[in-house]
Amino acid sequence: MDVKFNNRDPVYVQVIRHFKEQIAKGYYVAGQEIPSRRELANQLKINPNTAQRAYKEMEEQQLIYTEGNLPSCITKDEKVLKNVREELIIEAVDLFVGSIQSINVPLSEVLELVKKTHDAKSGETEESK
Amino acid sequence: MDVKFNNRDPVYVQVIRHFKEQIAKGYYVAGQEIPSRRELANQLKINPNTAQRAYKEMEEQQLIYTEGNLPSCITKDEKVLKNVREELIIEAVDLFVGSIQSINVPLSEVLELVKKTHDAKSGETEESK
DNA sequence: ATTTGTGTATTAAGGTCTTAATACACATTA
DNA sequence: TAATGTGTATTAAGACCTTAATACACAAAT
Repeated sequence: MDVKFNNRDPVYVQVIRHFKEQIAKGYYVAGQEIPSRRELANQLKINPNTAQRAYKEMEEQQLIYTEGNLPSCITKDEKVLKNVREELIIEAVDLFVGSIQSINVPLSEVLELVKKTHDAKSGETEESK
Repeated sequence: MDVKFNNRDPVYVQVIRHFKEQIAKGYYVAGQEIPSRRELANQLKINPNTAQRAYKEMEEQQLIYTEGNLPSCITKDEKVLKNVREELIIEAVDLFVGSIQSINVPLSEVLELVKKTHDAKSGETEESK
């Protein structure tokens, strides 16, 4: 468990995104326990309060749930879980298309670059095996 | 001149991005005058200090220049201007590819969605003519 | 000369984000 | 019973962003 933080977005937002990515990849399944606030804070080297803030919002988004003072768990609502992946994809596509169109670049002109970049980055991750 | 602001990024950052998009689209050319700090603030309904902050950073990035107390102008360095467009494109592509890969979605699986979204959004802008 | 419009600078206040230091209730474990 | 680990909550401080209210030097226009 390690997360690469950027300096633009609030840490608690990036933590939420991290969990969404894990869910989208199937690394977290329905009902699975997640680290405690304090443990997550240790792992990511952030403040426990920031971890708590992320968890609190994930709870409001129905992504996780907490019963009493047991460790929080990933939601058992499969519909919600499936939605996470789809929303991340739609978000990425919308952002990309919006960026390209805001500078009047024809899609056909960048598709090749997308493929090239994708292959190059895939190469990177393969090499680290 | 109108800019759609989001609530995530600092306003001065979004202002800089707006100018970069205008340059990338060729709406601003080398040496062209840009609105004064106060005028821009009026147009975008932001604080003059925020406009000043954006201009100050664009100056540090060599995007604009100011002589004495004349209105600031777009840089005459064509190399810088050309770079703006390329960097915006690379940034958009990298962000998109990174997002897709962080959730293990094969590129082939989203290319169709990209095209569909692109066409749909083009339709929107066409209709507003 | 006065007014207006540049760029530039300073100070103050309020909001958000983050860290920090605690505190409490509850359940499990030693 | 005492210690530990949960979730939850409060208060305080500092950093950054934004707005606000001014102020000053300079140049052009009236």
